Amino acid sequence: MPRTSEPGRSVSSRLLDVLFAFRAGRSRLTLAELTRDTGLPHATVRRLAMELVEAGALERASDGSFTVGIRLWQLGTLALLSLPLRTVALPFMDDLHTALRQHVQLAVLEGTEAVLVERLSSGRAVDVMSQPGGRLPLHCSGVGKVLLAHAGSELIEQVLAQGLPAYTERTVTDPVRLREQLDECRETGVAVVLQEATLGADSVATRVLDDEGKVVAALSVVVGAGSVDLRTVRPAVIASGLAVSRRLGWRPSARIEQGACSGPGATG
Amino acid sequence: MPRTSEPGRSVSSRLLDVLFAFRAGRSRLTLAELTRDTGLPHATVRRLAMELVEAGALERASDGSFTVGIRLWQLGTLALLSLPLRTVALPFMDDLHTALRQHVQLAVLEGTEAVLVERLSSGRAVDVMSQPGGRLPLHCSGVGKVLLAHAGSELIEQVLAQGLPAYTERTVTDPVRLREQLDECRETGVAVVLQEATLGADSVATRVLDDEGKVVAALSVVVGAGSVDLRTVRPAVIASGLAVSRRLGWRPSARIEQGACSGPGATG
DNA sequence: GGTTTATGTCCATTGAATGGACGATAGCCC
DNA sequence: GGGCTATCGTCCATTCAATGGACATAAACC
Repeated sequence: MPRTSEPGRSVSSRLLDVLFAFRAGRSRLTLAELTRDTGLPHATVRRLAMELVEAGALERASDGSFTVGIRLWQLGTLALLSLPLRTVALPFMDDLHTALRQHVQLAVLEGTEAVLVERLSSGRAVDVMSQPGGRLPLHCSGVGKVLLAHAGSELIEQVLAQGLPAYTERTVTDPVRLREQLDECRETGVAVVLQEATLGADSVATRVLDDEGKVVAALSVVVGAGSVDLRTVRPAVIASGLAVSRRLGWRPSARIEQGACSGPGATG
Repeated sequence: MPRTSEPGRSVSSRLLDVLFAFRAGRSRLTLAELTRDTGLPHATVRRLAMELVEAGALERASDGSFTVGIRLWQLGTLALLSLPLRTVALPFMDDLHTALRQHVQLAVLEGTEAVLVERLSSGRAVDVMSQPGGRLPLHCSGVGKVLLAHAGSELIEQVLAQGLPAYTERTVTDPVRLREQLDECRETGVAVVLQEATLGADSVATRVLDDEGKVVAALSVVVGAGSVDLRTVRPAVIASGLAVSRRLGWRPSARIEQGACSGPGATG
């Protein structure tokens, strides 16, 4: 007699569970791994995975392992097309990159993490900390702190409740200090982070606002720790952030929206 | 009494129909548009779309329209990570770009089209014909002809059966001539296309082979029509294609696989 | 050769998906 | 205002497709 596991779950949610089992570092999964990760019976996982393969959402290698399919990647690129933010920000990021010769990053809020939407690198053979599509913690990255500071108290509490893992010995793990920093960031619109996410990397981040004064993204410059006087970076980042915001329709006279979680990214 | 429309379709396939209704040029859809595009009852489409939104695969704007979500884009980026091809090819593409100062493109086969995986542009303000994630026709683009020529007769017949739409007045629409060109391409490994896909753009493309001698991608250089002597481009493209292939484990002694459709991309 | 693990297939059971019907709202034209 | 149409949202009785335990196979391991 089948039909045992918890009911109330829709087929769609199960299918999406299989799909989203793929993540950074786990981009190639066997059937057994998928079964473990989703917690679903292996017969179910197999059927769903095969349907995803048939549709081109997943691909199956000759060794039986599954990967995300090119077709799904294609579909994903549409997300950026319908994100005017990136198109608008790119030229300004380019200018900032030309002026400073440092990493320039653009990130948006997604659940309880920051997602790197675009990145311009300085040298050719620089350390690749994170690639577009990569995720950064909200509590200890430049872009993360900016996004968290303006995301509303609900998300802040959620992140604090999840705990503040120390990525380096310099990560701020004290909730009280983090709150202070977020308050300050909300005042100034800027977050300066010193080797909190990665040893040897400092970052200066600022908010990007849309025409409604909502924080839709964070723009940051990442430099080698101590290699550059951050006082020279800060004004440039602020000015570029304002330029992008202006181009998105924001005007200095407009109120900057605090409170409510911004955008559809704050679903999770 | 519900339950009317054609049975035999799985929920998953319907869900994926909704998902893949989003495509280039139709990246922002209303519920009514989704309903029309999928041909499903609107109650069904709505339920599926809302579940996709809940999972973060889609996002819903305040005006009610749906777009592909950042989360799905993130998932898509994993496809490139598990595609060693791109990582391997990039430095060689970079070299080719440095040497020629022209557009350099890398594409793979996906169904009956070529998908642009990576693109390096020459000038800054060049015409943006196609972006990564974009699709190119198999019968009249450089990368397309290369991929088609090596994809096996089954796909060739399918493409010919679909008809050969003229993208420009110079598009080869005669099946006989196209077959000749594909034969020649299979001989030489190179396809030269003169303003067939876009007026004013010529391209020289070559195949990229893996360790099994399978054609896994096509590499091309696109130049303004008549702006460059293609005889100077051709050897460079060939050499770079061979370099990438070599790096993928291919050796000149190896047989080049013809026949069978390459890779999992040839599902559709 | 016995045990474990990964993968693949079958099929009786049943609960989740279905979609027609109805309602609400907005835009449009006469 | 009134009629017409399009879009979006919700409800719920019906039923068919999803389910997953059971079994089979193959490979890896000790």
